[in-house]
Amino acid sequence: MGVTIKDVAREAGVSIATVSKVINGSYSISKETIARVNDVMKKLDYHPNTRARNLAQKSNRTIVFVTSLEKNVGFTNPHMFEMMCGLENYLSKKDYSLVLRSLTTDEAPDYIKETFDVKKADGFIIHASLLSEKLDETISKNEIPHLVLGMPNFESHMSWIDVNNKHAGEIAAKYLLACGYCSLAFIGGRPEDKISMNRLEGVLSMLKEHDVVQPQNYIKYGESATNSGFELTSEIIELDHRPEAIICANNYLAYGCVRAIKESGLTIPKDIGVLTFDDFPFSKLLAPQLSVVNIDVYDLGYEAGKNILKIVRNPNVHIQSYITNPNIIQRESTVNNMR
Amino acid sequence: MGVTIKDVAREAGVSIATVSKVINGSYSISKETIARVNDVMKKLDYHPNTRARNLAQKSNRTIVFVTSLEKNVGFTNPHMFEMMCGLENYLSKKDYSLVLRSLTTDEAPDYIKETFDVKKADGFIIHASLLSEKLDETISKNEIPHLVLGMPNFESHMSWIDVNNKHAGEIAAKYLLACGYCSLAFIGGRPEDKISMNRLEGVLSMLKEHDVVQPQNYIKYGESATNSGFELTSEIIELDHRPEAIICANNYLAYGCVRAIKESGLTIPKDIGVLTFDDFPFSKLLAPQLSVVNIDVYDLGYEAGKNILKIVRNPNVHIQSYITNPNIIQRESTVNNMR
DNA sequence: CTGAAAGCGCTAACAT
DNA sequence: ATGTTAGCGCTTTCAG
Repeated sequence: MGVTIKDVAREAGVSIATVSKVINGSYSISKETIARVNDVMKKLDYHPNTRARNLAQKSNRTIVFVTSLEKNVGFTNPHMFEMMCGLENYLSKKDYSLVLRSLTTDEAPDYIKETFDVKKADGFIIHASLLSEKLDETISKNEIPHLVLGMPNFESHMSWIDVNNKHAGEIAAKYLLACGYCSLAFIGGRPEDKISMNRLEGVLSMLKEHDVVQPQNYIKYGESATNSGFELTSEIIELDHRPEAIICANNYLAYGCVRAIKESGLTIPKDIGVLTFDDFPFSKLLAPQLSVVNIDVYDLGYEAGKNILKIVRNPNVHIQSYITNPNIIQRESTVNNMR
Repeated sequence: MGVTIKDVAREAGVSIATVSKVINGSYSISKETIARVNDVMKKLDYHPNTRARNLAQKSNRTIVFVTSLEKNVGFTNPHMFEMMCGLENYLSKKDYSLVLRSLTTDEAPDYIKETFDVKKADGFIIHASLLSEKLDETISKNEIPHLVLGMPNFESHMSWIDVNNKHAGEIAAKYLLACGYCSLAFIGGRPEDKISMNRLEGVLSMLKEHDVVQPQNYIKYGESATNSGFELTSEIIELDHRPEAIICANNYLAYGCVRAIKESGLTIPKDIGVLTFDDFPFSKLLAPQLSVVNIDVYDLGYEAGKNILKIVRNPNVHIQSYITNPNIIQRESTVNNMR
């Protein structure tokens, strides 16, 4: 069973080296030979054995995406899968395989080193949730081709790409100001929540740029949860001078925010505008439908694919950069009051 | 660079066959030799080359999950990723790699055949969305180890496992009857929507079992979309004798259903109960929080892992079966009126 | 433009 | 219990 390169060579009356060359598109083979060998390959239904090629070529054109896949992550973190899809799309286009592996933060360093040592993969895309200083050390010491999806929150020489959340925050504030909302509140997660904080940072920087002074009590921190969004929003709308719009650091907060406003009797978007980040499909199901600053995480995954292949080809490449095209999706929770 | 089995053999003063045997846990090696070889392997930081092993063993312990990964699928189909996670969990436990590959229905047959022919993978998990008669033919003719996730909707000898939606429908009706809701309506997707229809089938069969007669106008078909859910529900609650509870074939319908009921002035769950299928995290964000018949799709993926490995080991095994553990999650949209 | 031959690193009969 | 050796199927110098 199994027709091999030898069979093809014999049948075509050439050496296996020649067959190999036509398979791999060498220029040094005559057109006639190429045609003949191709015919024979088709006739014999020959398919080069990937396992043998991998051994000979010292590569298996495989990237593994390591992340943490607890139960329900499909529901709680759709963005991760969206990135994964972008990644898959690019890699398969380049004839690379994407393998998916779930790991805990503790397991990550040893698993990655081992997997690389045994030559199961050419490189790794590492989800930021798996980061640790130990991992950083392991990766660096062993010169493992890698790319982190998300910026490390510690000094690191790992390669990474990430969404520019600060920029997204700027976009949010800029858009709201352009709509005519002159004062903006922000409700965010805990101060340790980097994404939330970066978005806030962007908002504040844009506000400053437009010379709007920001009262301290227009900024609230809580949990990334609906009830927290409800409470923080309640505090804000009870203020003497309440803001004209509220920016929510994420969707969970936003759902609570909307509920609080509705229950208070105020109307969205006339009395108060609401803007959040990341477009969940459910944003469209809410009443009112939420306007959002959308971030193309599929594209982030796609870029990750491009970059990891660069790194695999040239281990000296070092990448640390923000990649984003945030765009505003205006729906019902904001209006342009200026026209 | 790269320490090989030869280096280990030389250093340990044995043959490479012996080293190979200790790597693969052969019983016929003395304890002393095993210990010595292990020491040397550690000392030399030796790691067996997977690519060489794959070639020699004629296997690369790899399963590929083929499905369709258009943009936004992370948001629109979290269930698929949940299955994928279960699958990954089982496969990695058995030291198999899971590769992810996006395909269109048209591409599937050739890609799968080619991938199998070139020996990139040992088997395939195929998402039902990729099914076609041509695929069926390709798979069968070439005896490709496979397992479809979802029942084919045509006569097929492929292996598959699926959620038992009829059973889920039975559970739904049984639960509602037990709560004291004596008459049940059902709003579903189009008649072509097999999932919806199977759930309805289960509902009806359970109703019959309890000798409750089901008026035709208690059953409505529409689109799997909120506005459709809204309309169908409106029709139902305007009926002279409206049902005591409504079963929605899926969450999209359910959101519209809830809105229609609320706008009509009726209260959930007192005036009318609402039950749907599949627990989306957003079911908890709605007011009222939705009671659901939950289906463990993670587990379905896990079972798929078990079964594809059986099939890979023994190509003669043929599997066509329903796998489910639906369970009720009671929240606010239903009450037990019986106690 | 083509071929001979030496790997790639490991496994698995078959001997001993 | 251990070693010899023939593969596994392809790539890649190096000659010619």
